Amino acid sequence: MKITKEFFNDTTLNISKKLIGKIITFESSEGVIKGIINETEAYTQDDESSHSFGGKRTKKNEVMFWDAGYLYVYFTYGMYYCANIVTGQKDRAEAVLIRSIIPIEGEDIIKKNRNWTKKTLKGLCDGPAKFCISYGIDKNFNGLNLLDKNPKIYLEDLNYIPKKIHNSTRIGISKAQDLEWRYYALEFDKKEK
DNA sequence: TCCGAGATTCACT
DNA sequence: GTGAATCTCGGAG
Repeated sequence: MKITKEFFNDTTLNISKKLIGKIITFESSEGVIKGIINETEAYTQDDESSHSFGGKRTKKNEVMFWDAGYLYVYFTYGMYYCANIVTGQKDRAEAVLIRSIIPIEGEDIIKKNRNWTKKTLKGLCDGPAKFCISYGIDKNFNGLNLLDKNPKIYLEDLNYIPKKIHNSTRIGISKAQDLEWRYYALEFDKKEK
């Protein structure tokens, strides 16, 4: 079942936790890709390490000020893209960074996008930039609405329940490093309906 | 297996 | 001009 706008009617921190175990689906021209989200990070407007800290609105973080359910893609380190899901209510520039997924469908497409030749899937999608490459996400995806009627990319709930959600400090940032706003899960149960 | 350096484009100051 | 929510690869252990 598809995730609706009500899902985002919550705090950014809660949404970060709730996103663990949800499915992100992308209907590309090559075929459908599905993956379980197993790692996220929360970024709020009051967070020094967020692009939207202090409510400062720029061309780059514009999308973070939009309604919940939009995709915020930014470019970093000269080579990589990272994808966030905007969660803030109106005029709250908050988002959740997708750090890692577990592929469950379209592995061939992912491998092709990643130019992957190894037999094992280990290390295929365990990082925000790897996730973007896997799905073929680039800056053209910035500002897409996941809640559209017929989106190319959207969220689903396929009843994957994380056995345990861990939390820890965030990665790759230079400010507010003490905040434990990174959430991840190692194992999932599939709930039968 | 683990660690450290290099890569390289964009937006803001 | 500078620094960034990172990844990959090479070399050492």
